[in-house]
Amino acid sequence: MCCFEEARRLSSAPMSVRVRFAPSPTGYLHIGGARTALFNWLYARHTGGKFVLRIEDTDEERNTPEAINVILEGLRWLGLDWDEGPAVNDPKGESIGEYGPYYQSQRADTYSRRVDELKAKGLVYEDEGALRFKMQREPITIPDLICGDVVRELTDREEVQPDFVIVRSDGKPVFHLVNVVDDIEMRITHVIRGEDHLSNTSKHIALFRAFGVEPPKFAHIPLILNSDGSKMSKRDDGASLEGWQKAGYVPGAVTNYLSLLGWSPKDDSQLLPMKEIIERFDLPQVNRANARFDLEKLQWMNYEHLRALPIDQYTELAIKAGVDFGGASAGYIEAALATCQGKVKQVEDLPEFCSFYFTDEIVYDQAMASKAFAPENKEPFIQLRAKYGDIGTFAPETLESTLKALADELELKVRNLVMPARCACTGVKVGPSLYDLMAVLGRDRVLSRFDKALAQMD
RNA sequence: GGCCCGUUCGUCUAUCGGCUAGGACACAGCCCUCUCAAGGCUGAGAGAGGGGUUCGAUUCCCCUACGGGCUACCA
Repeated sequence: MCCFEEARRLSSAPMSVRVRFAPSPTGYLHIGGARTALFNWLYARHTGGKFVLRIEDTDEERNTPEAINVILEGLRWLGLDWDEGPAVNDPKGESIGEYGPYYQSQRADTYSRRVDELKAKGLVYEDEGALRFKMQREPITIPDLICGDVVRELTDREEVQPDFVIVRSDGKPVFHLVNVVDDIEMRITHVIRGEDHLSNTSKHIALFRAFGVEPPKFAHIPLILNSDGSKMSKRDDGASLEGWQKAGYVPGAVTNYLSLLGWSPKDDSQLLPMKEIIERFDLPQVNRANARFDLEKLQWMNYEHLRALPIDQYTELAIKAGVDFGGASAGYIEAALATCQGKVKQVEDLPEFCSFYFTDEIVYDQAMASKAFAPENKEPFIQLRAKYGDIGTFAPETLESTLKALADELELKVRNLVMPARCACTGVKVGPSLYDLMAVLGRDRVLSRFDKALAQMD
């Protein structure tokens, strides 16, 4: 009741904000696009406004149900739910909201009606079969919530021909026209988009005015670049959201990371739950400089979110990552995974990391085994086995105190008992805490693995 | 070429003219420790360059350089 309402009260937004994300179904969701969607969504949620999803599927070749699904599923995965927009990945299908259809391929009538309107006003003329809009010759000031007032002078080409095409000679309306028309029809109040659209905004403002409509507020956000500063394109690492979905990243980590690219909570906060980002997000805190994509920081952030995940969600990720549970019980699986959760940086590494829990075919790492199973470790290890056969409860604390007491008694370093035990149980050097892992495995498995290892030590 | 935006540690960023320039990732060292992590401590590391304005500029203005965007009957 404090922060959220305070934030809303202080927000620069007027009542009933309506923002939109308008991607084109190219077959993948670009990370920059995902961030644009996120900022729009955050602004809507922060102000209590509406987030509209509009699909700009004017390129019929690429307009496939699969390509549309990539966008819808990507947004759903990120948790960016839309208040209005498509309900299904079929342009002719159902939609949510009263300003649909939300697929541009279904809005041809609207566009031609709007073109007629401009014609009636005498603001359009034909040129080689195409229709040109009579653009004003004076510079246009673009009031931008992030960049300030930007005065767009005419370029040298525009000095020669300032009028731009709004309908191609094949009858198709161009991006600038449909974009403005849809924003008018859908009552968009704030256009939050990439800075790559800033220069062309003068065209859009002129169009809004031509329709007799007050232009929406504009907020052009900085672009996301590759780590070397070059423009991020389709094939670059991390450019496609799908890659992260498949790699088992935590959606909350991705949105957390993305939110910090170009926006800052202005204090030293790094790890933020979505609820808090919504409360604190606002346009004035967005910076103007482009940001480079830093995979290492994303990975760190993902790890931080990963280890904080409730165990049931963690288990789901483990399943998706392809962990073979070998028919283990749910309780055993959760207990096993809980010991791995704080250790594994990436879900992709989990199947290998936890495999010893779910098979008795332990493959010893040779380097590890030659040290751990050294002849001088055999006698102590036999004694450890005996102790573990006798102790009452097979719990981490007992296992630890028993092992340490024995090491003390034999005047050995703890590692001289730990190493053979770890190698016997897991076969490898790295893994969960030895005592935790033995407790999960249980006495029977541990003792039989000890015996197998002892057989190797002759 | 023209137009527009930008420029603080390698990266993301904090600084509403007073800075011994703070934090995070990554990196290095130490501590802790059953491995790996985590955690703690420490270290190295920055306001593109040049002019102004000012008692004082990272912060304001101009120029240059560099980066990015736009300049289509692409979106």
